[in-house]
Amino acid sequence: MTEEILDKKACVAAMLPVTDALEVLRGKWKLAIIVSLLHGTKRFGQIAADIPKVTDRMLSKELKDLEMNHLVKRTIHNTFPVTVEYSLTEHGQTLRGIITELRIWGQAHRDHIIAKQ
Amino acid sequence: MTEEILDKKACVAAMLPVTDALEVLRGKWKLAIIVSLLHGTKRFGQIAADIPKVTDRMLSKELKDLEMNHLVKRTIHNTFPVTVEYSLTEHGQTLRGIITELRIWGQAHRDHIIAKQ
DNA sequence: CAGTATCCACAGTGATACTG
DNA sequence: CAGTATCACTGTGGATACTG
Repeated sequence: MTEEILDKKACVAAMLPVTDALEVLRGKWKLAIIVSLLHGTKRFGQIAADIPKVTDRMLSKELKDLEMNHLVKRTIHNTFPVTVEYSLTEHGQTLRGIITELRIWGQAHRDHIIAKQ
Repeated sequence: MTEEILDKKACVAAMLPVTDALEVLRGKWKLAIIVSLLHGTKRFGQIAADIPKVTDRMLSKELKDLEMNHLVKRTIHNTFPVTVEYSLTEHGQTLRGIITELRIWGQAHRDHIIAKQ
């Protein structure tokens, strides 16, 4: 087997889980929702209040996606009117490290780009 | 100032650099290109060979984006026909940690999701 | 070899109005 | 309160053909 093929295989194999991770976090509001929920359990309206400009439709959709990926837990309370609580699952909490890394790198990148101008 | 407002401000401030980071990595092929270049300096065609199904148009576009963000360096050689080399800048190399984190988390996520089924 | 030009399809998002 | 329904728009990405 030639070296290029090995390289290609290694490249593809290395990408798969990275792509998986990005797929899950994809969507304009997903990270914002997770960051909001890192501060604790919240209701639909409270998350909306945390995130400027998100619409009900998008918040609802993104929360559903996150729930499907077992990152967010949805709890319905039989009050009237109905209240719904959202919280991060244990698995969702494991994103904290990545978010911290992204924040540090993003800040460094911003500094870097500004310095070049 | 009420606690909710503080929470909201903290949430927004915490999100900004995270969003910046994701913005830079956004695009279907950007991570794949970076992973490819983590293996060393490559020519246009070599990157294309590393990444199955990417088209010339998209590869060209994504490389331009990465170059604008100072993550990739483009070097033209006056051979005939012309050859072009791409490599990660020092700044681009700093993504290695994030990519590793994403890979680890992505693998864990895949295991987690499979376990739930 | 390393791209560019053109056209097109569709996923993602926004705006607005409505509901149990 | 916590959503859903509908419509409209826009950008991203694919296919194909062409070029210095």
